[in-house]
Amino acid sequence: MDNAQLLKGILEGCVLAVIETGETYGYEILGELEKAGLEDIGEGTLYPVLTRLDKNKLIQCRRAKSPLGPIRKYYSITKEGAEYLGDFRERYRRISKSADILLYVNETEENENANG
Amino acid sequence: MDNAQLLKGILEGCVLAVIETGETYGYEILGELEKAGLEDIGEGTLYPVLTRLDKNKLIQCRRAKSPLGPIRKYYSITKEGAEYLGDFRERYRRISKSADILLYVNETEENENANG
DNA sequence: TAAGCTACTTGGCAAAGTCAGGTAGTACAA
DNA sequence: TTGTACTACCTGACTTTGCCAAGTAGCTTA
Repeated sequence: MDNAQLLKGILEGCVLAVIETGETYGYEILGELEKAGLEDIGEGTLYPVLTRLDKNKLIQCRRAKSPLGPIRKYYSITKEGAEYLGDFRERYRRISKSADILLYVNETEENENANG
Repeated sequence: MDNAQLLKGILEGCVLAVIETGETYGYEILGELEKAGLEDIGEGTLYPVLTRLDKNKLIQCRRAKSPLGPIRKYYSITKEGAEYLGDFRERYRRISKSADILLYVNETEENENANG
């Protein structure tokens, strides 16, 4: 099954939410997404998201050495980013509420009809 | 704000779920989506979804006259469509669960930190 | 004849995730 | 010094899907 389409738009908000909890870098964000259950996000998916968020000034970047490998790019959320994330949460809440109605309410009705 | 990306993938499942509740046609589906809170779905968005679902054999089509206007295309869900919808519901549940963790759990933590 | 509603169609566009492959720094073993 | 493996980031071409604008067409009413 292909989750690419379902993920669209959602990923951006999730990444922003991770960064909101504290300065972090790409490779670490991948781990956070994985912990939350988004296990198949590749680097080629995440890094363009970070680049885009940075370009849109929703996050800002600072380079620093890693003790383990090449330079890390540490990102933190900007004021604009925090505002955007607030809007995003609301938009997501609305859409997922609608989706819940359409996907699950009718599902329940069917089960009730089948059982009664 | 532009919800186009957030809607991607979700819309398909919602439309399929509406059709699952009983044979219906495009114009009527638009009304159902609206009732559930998806108010800005245009015809140019919905009809291609129906065409695609039909082409993929997840729904099937029957033409019949309308008492009010031109011919309607009535759609009903196929066995494959019902199975697909089951898978879809599960995939959606997983992703929205992950999104809830990332978007709202951290949000709560922040509020607690701010308040305590 | 015109307006307005119902009802479906289509082409071109833009946004965003995916995949494959690449670049580079550090560490450790053969 | 060579090779492997892990960390860490980047990129271009591709695909899917929703959006917009415009069009076709039947029916009703004025």
